[in-house]
Order: sequence, then structure tokens, then C-alpha cells
Amino acid sequence: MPELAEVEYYRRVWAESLGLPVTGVLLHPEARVFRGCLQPLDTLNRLNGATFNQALAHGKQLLFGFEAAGWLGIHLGMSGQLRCEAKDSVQDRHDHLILRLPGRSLVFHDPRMFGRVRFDAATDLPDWWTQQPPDLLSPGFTRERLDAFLLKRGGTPIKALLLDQSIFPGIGNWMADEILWRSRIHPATPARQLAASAGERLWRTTREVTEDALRVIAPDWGDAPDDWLFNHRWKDGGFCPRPRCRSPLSRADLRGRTTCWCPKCQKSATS
DNA sequence: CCCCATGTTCGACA
DNA sequence: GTGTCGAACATGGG
Repeated sequence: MPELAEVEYYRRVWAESLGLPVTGVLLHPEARVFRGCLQPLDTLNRLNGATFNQALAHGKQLLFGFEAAGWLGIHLGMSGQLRCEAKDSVQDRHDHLILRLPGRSLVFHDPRMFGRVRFDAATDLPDWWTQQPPDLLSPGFTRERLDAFLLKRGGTPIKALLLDQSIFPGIGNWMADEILWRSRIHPATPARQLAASAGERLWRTTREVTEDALRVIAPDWGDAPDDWLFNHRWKDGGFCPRPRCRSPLSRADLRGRTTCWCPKCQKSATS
């Protein structure tokens, strides 16, 4: 489920418990979500007694800090959720990690297990965290950076590039379609075509959609307004929400992901 | 039974 | 080496 705004929502769910000590750690050590995390069972026990003192999000990545014990990195994959449950909540089959804190439990739940948990027993921020690409709303996400990327990957459809986390951290399938719809760019347009004509529009709209998504979804998982593509893109028979358009929307598989667009508003490419 | 799912990674190929 | 693309991962819901 989660793209950057949903990830930020989940960050806030756990952040409500900042300042509290960990009193217990439960996990399913055999779960696939621990792939790449060395010795999870042993090292995660360091969290016992440590104060939960940091809750960070960057794109789709989450990082939670525990004073003097280390850092817990979480990626939610396709179906991951962070929950705050009762202090004695029973561990479900898909609750791969549970932190007991005074009066509550923080739960990482992920049925499909495309998500991932890792633990770094260090004081400094982990390298994989500090080396992430610039946030979409930060000064580092520049037109120059975007244009260079569009040219380097010039043969790839722009829809596929918007899902590339090395330059668009936090963008996922629905945000990519929303950005292209708003900027009137056809999802199959080869990137090199945009660098010349629509780079500025794409750059600006990317940041607008990011701001809007965070404003609407992050505080309490609010519903998207009906004038976004979001509410019309999932089901068959949807119509373009643009006031003077209202054309039937198209949907097709593009590079393995369902893509929705308005054939009347988004015409920058054939097909 | 079928098909679909807001993600990432790996290997094949040109 | 580089860029591109399909398949695989695992589970649940309609």
C-alpha cells in the first residue's frame, strides 16, 4: 500500500510513543522480512530497555532510533503496516515484529512480506540512510538532476522512471499516475522527449503532488478529493475528473504495473 | 477456479 | 559496462 504520504502516516503512528522505553521484543525470526538483517534475534535484543527517541521517514524508508542501542530500519513493501496496539496484543501470523512499551505495543504487520526490517547497532545514522537521494521537496531535487536523469534513461517510458526510487524517492504507482495526469503527459512518453519540452512541468507537478499527498493523507489517512485522479483510477468505467473533460479513462499494463490515464488530456505520445 | 494488488530485485538480453 | 524489461517473490481479496 504505502507511498511517501502513507509511509509518513505510519511514521506518526509509532512516533506517538517517542520517549518511552522498550520493555520487550517479539519477532518471527524466520520471516522473509528479515532477509539481509544479520542475526536479527540476537541483535534486536539490544532494544530491551532502550528509549525510543527517533522516528524518521525518507521516501518509502523508515528509521526508528533507540538511545544507545541502535537503529531499526523498516520498509513496508506492498502490504506492510505499522500499528499501535494494546500492551498485551497477541502476535498474529503476519506480525513479524512487536515492540512492547509501557501501556502499548508497536507492531510491524506485513502479510506479503515484500517489506523489510533491518537493525544497525550503532550510534551514528546508518550509511544506507544518509546516502539516500534528495527528498522531492528538498533543495537537492533540482531541475538539473531531473533533466540529467531523463536524458540518461531516455528510452524508458516516463511512467516507469517515476517509480525509480534513486531519483523519485517515495513515488509509487498511484502518485506516478497522478503526476502524469496533472501534467498532461502520456505515461508511455520516452523520457528524452520530456527533457526538452516538459521537464519544468514534470518537476513542478512532482513536487505539487508530493505536497498535496502529505497534506491530505499523512495526518490521519484522509480521503483524496474527487478532483484527483486517485478516486477514479482503480475501477473500470472511470471518467477523467477534469471539469471540462470527463472522458473515459484508459487503463493498461505498462512494464508490469497497471497504469491509468486520460487519453484526451494526456497525448504526448502515440499508443 | 480466475485475476488483481499503492514494491523491489535479479537475471537475461541487446 | 550500460540500458531495458520481464519474472519472481508471498499472501489475501474480489
